[in-house]
Amino acid sequence: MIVTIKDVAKRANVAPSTVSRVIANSPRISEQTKKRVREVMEELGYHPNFQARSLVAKSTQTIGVVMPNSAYYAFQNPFFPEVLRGISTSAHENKYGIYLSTGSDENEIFNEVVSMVQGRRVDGIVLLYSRINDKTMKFLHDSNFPFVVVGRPFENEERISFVDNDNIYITKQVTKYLIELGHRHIAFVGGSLHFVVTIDRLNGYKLALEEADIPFNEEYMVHEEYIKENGREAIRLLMSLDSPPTALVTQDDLIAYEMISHLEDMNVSVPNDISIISFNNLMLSEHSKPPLTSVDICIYQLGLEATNCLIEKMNKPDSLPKRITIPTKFIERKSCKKKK
Amino acid sequence: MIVTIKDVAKRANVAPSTVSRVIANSPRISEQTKKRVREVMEELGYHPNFQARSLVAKSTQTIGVVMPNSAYYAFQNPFFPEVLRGISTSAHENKYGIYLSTGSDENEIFNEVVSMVQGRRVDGIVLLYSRINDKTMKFLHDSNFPFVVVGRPFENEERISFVDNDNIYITKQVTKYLIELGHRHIAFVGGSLHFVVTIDRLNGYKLALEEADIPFNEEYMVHEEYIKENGREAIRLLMSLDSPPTALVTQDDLIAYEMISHLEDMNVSVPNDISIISFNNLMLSEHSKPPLTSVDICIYQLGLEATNCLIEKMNKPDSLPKRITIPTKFIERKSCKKKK
DNA sequence: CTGAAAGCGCTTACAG
DNA sequence: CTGAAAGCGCTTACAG
Repeated sequence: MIVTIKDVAKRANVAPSTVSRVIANSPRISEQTKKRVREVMEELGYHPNFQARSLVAKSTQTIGVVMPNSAYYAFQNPFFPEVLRGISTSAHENKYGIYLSTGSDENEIFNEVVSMVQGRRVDGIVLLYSRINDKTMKFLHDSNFPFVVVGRPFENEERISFVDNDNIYITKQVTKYLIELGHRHIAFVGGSLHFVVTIDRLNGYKLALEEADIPFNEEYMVHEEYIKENGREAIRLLMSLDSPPTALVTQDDLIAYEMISHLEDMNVSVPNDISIISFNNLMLSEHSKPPLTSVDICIYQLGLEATNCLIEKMNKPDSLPKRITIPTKFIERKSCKKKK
Repeated sequence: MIVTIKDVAKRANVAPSTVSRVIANSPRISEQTKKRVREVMEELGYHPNFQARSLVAKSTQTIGVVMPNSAYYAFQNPFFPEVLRGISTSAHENKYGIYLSTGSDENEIFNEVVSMVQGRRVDGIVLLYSRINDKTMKFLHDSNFPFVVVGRPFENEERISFVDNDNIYITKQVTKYLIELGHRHIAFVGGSLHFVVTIDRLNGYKLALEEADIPFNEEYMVHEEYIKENGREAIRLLMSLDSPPTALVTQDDLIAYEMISHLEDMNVSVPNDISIISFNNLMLSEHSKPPLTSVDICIYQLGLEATNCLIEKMNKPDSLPKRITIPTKFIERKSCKKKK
């Protein structure tokens, strides 16, 4: 029922190897033969079997995309569809397919990646997160498999290709912006410290405080885990400190929305009573009330460049690791105000 | 460098076929042999080659997910990450992988699907849209390949498995709700008439008007294409009609946000001057100003059930086509008001 | 309970 | 310019 290369060969009166060469458009086959074979392929509706071709060619023309904590949770965060847009564009342009991980915890993801790599299911991998002491990244690095990280690797930074924003710098700038508006009580909200992105942003935040001679206050750090558990309580506690913050640096717009909504319930107005600045510049940030001041980290570009870089690496396995920094844009809207 | 079944066989002093049987956990192999072979597999870090296995087993354990108009655009609409969440969950539970389409126009998608099917790259397909006269769906149907549609097929409805909401009914209800609030000038905004979902919703809308003896007014139909081109102008035109609408049924929350934002610029207040009701109940609908009255169409469920259904179909190719209707929830918030 | 052999559908030296 | 043969890494009748 399925037509194979042999069927085409028989019908066109050539050997299977000739058909194969026509598919590959080998210059060693005469135009006449090519034409005839192509006509037969068309006539029979022939399409090369992907598995057979991959098996012998040792290439799948497929990129594996690995998300943290399963697609299930990941897709709740608009970051991931947006990087995927970038990845998809580059993959499509370069005629690669996309294979998506679905593992739902660290171990599952690790096992998935191992079998993708060892089982040669994909030619390369885009890792969409960077976690501290991540065995998946370590495995990829140790097995010398082509991969690119979106985010800064925690270890072996100079030996791994990655695409990232300069999170330390931009968070420093953003915190400085708040300081220049007169704020001295600035909290840092959200982000799990297991991820390098949080560590970097926290460091940028600290650097700005340091430069302004503002002491770092442990109470001003609200952890992701706590927010997830009870966001309302987290912000209530923060606001009931002896000297509550007058400004917030939040890890992403999603958390910012949540905070704004809880603050409203507490009759704390943004930006009149408290300023908020965040990251990612999601589509809705423009339409929210108040419109969010946010850093556009160019998520689409992160995905696009990561994939371009990966494809380059797959073509030249011996090329040196590459670090690509995607510039960001500070989008000033209405969620920050001079301190009264 | 890559360890194959032969390496394991040699090291374990058995035949490759025995190793293969151990992988498949065949009951015909002694526990003792299994143990030994498994130890060797562990020791050598053996993982079966995916392509080789698929080639002979004629199964890839992979589901193809086909989006309309490329992942590039699709991921701008929160609908798609959310269905993907559902798909991913079911796929993962059933140990299937996900292969994502990336084609950027109708023809590319069609060719992609043909080569997925003929090239046996996937075992089944979830089609994430239903368009009128769609050659991709026709091809899938004609080739008798396992597939499930999210949405109602335009043709061959009783011969194709699909998962959908009852769009006619719910849109009728929603329109009735507006009518009961006293509105008689109700516009229908957005949605391309090439998609069956729009046709169904439009019909539901018309049914409600009919029942209330309100004539259908062509001027009250604002097409998707026009909104995309110039949303501001579209709503301006609508509001400058002799009798402008006092209520809007919009195709999805995204369009509703856009409309609200333009209306605001025109000093038209929602819901005081105009009521808006929409579909999808995106995460942000709750936090928008005003909070949107919307129909929760349970996008996640659509993806989950579609995939479950597909997997069932792949296991029993001769099972009858199935139609699954996902119930919806009407979420009343603050974007609708009694007509003054 | 295990092995030798054939074969899945391709590609690619090798030969002519 | 084209073909016959070997082989990619598996699985699965068939035989014992």
